[in-house]
Amino acid sequence: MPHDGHHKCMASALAQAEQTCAVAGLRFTPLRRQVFEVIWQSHKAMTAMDVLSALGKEAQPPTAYRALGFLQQHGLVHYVASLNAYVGCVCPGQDHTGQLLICTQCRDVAEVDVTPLANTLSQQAAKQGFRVAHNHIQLLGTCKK
Amino acid sequence: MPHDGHHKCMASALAQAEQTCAVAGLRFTPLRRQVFEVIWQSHKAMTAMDVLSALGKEAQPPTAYRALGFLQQHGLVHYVASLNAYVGCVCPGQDHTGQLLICTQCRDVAEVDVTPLANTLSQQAAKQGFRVAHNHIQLLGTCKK
DNA sequence: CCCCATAATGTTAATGTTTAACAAAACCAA
DNA sequence: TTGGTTTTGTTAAACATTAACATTATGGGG
Repeated sequence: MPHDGHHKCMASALAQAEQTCAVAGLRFTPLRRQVFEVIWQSHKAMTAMDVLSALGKEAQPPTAYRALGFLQQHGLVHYVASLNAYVGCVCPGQDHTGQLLICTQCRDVAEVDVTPLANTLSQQAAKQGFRVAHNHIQLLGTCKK
Repeated sequence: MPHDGHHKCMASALAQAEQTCAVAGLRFTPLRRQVFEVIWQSHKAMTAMDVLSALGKEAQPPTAYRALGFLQQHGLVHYVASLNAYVGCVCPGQDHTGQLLICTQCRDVAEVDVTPLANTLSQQAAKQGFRVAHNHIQLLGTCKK
């Protein structure tokens, strides 16, 4: 369910995506844009199949998977492994990977800033000779509703 | 690859599992025990299919899935969503859910204690009306090797 | 000890998800 | 334009998970 300011968030995300692609010389094609919009319109985690059916029943799986792969690869959407689904709207700008609150009831996704904690984690991991490339900090629970 | 003291860890885990099941009135059947051992012997994340083939080629998928479901449900193994795999050997006793270091190269799994951080996270989430039921803190990266 | 209700496992097959492979179309640079 | 590259369409395979039901084991009450 879109939050307050969702439209702005969405528009901002689109602008951000276009910007990112332009800078990196990537092609933000109509299809990719469409998938991007589908993801961001819904404020929830969407599986590849959700996206696929949102594209209409004439679309085939690779269409969804490829677009999602592209978007994920360039940080335009995030993959939520525990739900096997994708989310947008972590409000663009910085890397929010994994700093998500996921409602197991309604699949709504919120966010929380845990950047300092992530650093602490990396340090602790480093003590054990572990080099962190990516952190999945995902809290599962229930939202207000 | 088993770490130092792996056998002790393994034995301890088995004892712990038996204890847990006994207390809760659950049946730690031969099959479940076998799957449990398979998981804990390998010090790596194992998919359901890995487990299945470790059971021998006469075994069928439901056998693996059911046993894994049981073990996971009672906290005897942990499910690592980002790898779609299961791990044991986070050394029994307390709940270690999600406090894992996962090597994307060799699928080895280590652990780190982040209990205090988890509390901080829950508090921050609570500010947004979010009630944390489960946290997935999983760091992906590379281990010493 | 036997019988019954329940739980666990075996077995077969369907379903669902993801990827491979290749053809067709769009794009961009020279 | 032309040729090489990237993207998309399409088909089908590969892989992963679950459903459904038969069979077997288990443990408690008679």
